[in-house]
Amino acid sequence: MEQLEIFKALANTTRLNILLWLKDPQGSFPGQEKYGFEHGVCVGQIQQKAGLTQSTVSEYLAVLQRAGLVKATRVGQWTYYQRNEEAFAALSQLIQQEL
Amino acid sequence: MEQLEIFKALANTTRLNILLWLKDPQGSFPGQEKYGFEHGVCVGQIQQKAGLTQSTVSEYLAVLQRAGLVKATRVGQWTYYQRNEEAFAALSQLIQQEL
DNA sequence: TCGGGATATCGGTTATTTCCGATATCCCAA
DNA sequence: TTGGGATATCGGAAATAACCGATATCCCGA
Repeated sequence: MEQLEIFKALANTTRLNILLWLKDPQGSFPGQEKYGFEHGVCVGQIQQKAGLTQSTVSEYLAVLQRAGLVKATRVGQWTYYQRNEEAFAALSQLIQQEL
Repeated sequence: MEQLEIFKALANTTRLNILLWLKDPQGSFPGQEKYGFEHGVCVGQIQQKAGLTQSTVSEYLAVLQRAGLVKATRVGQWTYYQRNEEAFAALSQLIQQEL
């Protein structure tokens, strides 16, 4: 969890939005109903909401994952993404203590 | 204090370092002794430590200031910069509550 | 085992960021 | 009032990021 990498990941409107949407999956992704929410939300749903191409959203999710801000779970042909709340808590701590 | 602007400001190694250095001005800027520390550290000291040109460092400090992370005080021909601790506290809060 | 759906990766174009040198401004002291 | 020191701003070259379309991979069901 490299701190520069985290801030770079957060320095983009779409990626920030994705993180906010994932905070309330049920509210933000009604289309996800049929897949369930237990592992998060799958890429297609996020792509649709972001209004960007599949490749871009996939890359953005990879950036967020490399920063440790989200976790991915592969189930069959779907990859579900969810927030990694520990990372946010750690970041909050880091800012008020070390930064 | 726009949150995207803050993360962009933090997404650069030199700017992160400047913030860390300003956390301990006495320890980080022995050359500042003769000017005193009450208003912060002046640009020349920061530039010297960063090892970048004067224009670049000046611009970086402006970025940090626009993000609200540092405060500037002009005294004579010097501009002193210091951290805005309220901004860090607010950012820490924002991350654990809204983000 | 083949076809199609979901996601990842690759290569490219354009926008943005990084960092520089040159120059402008602003302030003090002589 | 002018010269020089400190900082800010401007214009540009190079590196990086933001996206895209095309293609590859991976998985499932027929």
